[in-house]
Amino acid sequence: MRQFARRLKQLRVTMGFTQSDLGIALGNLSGKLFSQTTICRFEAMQLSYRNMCDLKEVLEQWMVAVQMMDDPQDMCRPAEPPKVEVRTRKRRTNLDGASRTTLEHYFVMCPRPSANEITNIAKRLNLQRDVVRIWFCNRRQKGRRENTVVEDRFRMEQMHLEAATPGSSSALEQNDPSRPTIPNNPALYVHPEAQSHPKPKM
DNA sequence: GGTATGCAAATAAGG
DNA sequence: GCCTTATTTGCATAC
Repeated sequence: MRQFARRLKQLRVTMGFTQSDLGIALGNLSGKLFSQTTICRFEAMQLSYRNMCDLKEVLEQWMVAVQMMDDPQDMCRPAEPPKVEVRTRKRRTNLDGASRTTLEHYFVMCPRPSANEITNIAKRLNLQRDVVRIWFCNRRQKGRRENTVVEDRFRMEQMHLEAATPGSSSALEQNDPSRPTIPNNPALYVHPEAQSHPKPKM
């Protein structure tokens, strides 16, 4: 795979393609467009092995095709007429700062809004309902990830303490106000700020 | 202008 | 239809 990535980059540069050009060329070739970022990560082998294997198939096609063309640059011009379904993945929504802040505020109040609440929030922010629903899913996922990191750190600290004071049960198990209190069920986790904010009107 | 990277939006799969 | 978890992918921006 390393060799393939190296060969790909070599051919790309030789043919005068930028990473963006190659992403577009793949779109024209296979109907699936890729960003400069993805090409960059492929060349740097910063993708999962499985992901690399999937992309390698399309890239192999490009390598064959580009060497047979009279004018390879044709491949990175928008297809005329454009291929049907050039982009199957939904364009990434760029939430503005205000929407993000408001969503964060709602999340603090209620990390699991009901279907109706999601619809209302979407209307209020003038966003697609699915964008809001996915935002909450991703936000909960982020929260769980962060909690895992905190829990791991806490567990490590506890192990160090226990190793340093043999025989005594961990001091942290006593009423230590500085001890983080993270419930096992992330859904029960309430952000400390939640107590100081009034619930936004739906 | 081209490339590298952090963060997070979107998707897939299984429940 | 919605959830979670894992993964893929791209926007924005730094280099």
